[in-house]
Amino acid sequence: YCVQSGKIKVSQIGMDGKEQIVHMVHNGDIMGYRAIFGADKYSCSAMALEDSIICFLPKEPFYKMVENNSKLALKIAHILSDELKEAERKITSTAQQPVIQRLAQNLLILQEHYGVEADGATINLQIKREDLANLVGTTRETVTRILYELQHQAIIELSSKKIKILQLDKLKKHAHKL
Amino acid sequence: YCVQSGKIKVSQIGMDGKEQIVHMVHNGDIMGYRAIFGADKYSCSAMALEDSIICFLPKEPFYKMVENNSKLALKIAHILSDELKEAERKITSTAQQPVIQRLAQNLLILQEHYGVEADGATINLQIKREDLANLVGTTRETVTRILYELQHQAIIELSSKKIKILQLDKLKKHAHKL
DNA sequence: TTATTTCTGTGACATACATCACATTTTTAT
DNA sequence: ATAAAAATGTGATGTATGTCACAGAAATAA
Repeated sequence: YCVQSGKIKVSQIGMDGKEQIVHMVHNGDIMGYRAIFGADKYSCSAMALEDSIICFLPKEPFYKMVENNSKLALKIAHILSDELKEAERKITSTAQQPVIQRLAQNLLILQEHYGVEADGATINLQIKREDLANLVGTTRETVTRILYELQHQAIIELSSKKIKILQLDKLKKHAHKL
Repeated sequence: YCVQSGKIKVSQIGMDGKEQIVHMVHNGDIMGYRAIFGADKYSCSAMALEDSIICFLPKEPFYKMVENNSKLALKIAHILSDELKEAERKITSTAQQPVIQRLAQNLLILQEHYGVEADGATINLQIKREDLANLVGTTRETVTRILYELQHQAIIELSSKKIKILQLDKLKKHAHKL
């Protein structure tokens, strides 16, 4: 699949039925190629966070195409490498860092990934607390509390499902990226 | 790099200096290709857990080779896909499951990966508690305690750095794989 | 062997975070 | 506009697991 427009979450369901978002996709990204190249069946579910336009490439012709075009194959390897790097970073941070740090990091990633609105500070994405929790690897309640804590420190401003970053530097400090 | 023999841990260092093992490598596996295909510099460190024989392929000729051989490129994509799948599974379990479950899962993985000794039950790997902790994403002390708990339940048997699996089914139950 | 370093076991303790439960608000449907 | 459903906020509480500190064992060096 290849995403024309919109925002999509790719998630796995843990054994206890809890969702874990492993990847966020948007314009120009491609997804689903793992299932094509991977050995055994790989199940992730993808769900649009907002109306999106996706175009679908059937497996066989795509595979053939890659087979006959080593440049394209290299490109795929390249993308997979980058995603793997991201995934490994996520393993490390999930295992080692407290929620506030991970949340701050994810807010920065979302901002970078999806950009900001006209005001130059509001992250261009509507996301539910629960999805944010599943992305960060925590619970809805904890996200709520930490988000309010950050708002209280005047680092962000919340308005329903939008998040505005007031002090990027302080947010980066929380993410330990400064 | 391509591993002839031995066992190698691939790890990242978290911001607090703590190690996280993201991948375990052994005979026949290849490693380091991420650095070749990935965009920006990717730093992981690799360390042998026992004496190992590694063979090195210089970047340029390897890249050239892949460029001219789409079968090979596909193979690489294949391997990367599998590793990505593993990594994403690890994100989910790290985020959601308690240590005992993750530890049990990792013991099963190590057993499958490295095989068993002549007795058909002892995992063919010497690993320090600390490395096990860094693999599972917990602390040395917690690993010690849980390992002893499993031994107390007669599920495993410990002898210095070796682990013998006495009751595979019960271990799988702990890993929620049964 | 003895000395030194690296691992490991174990208790006491602190705490970040999950869980539960319910009130309130926001969104969606009718 | 009204009702129903979904999402959110908030307090109280429990617990898994991290942290610290030190003793004992094992491995390594001399």
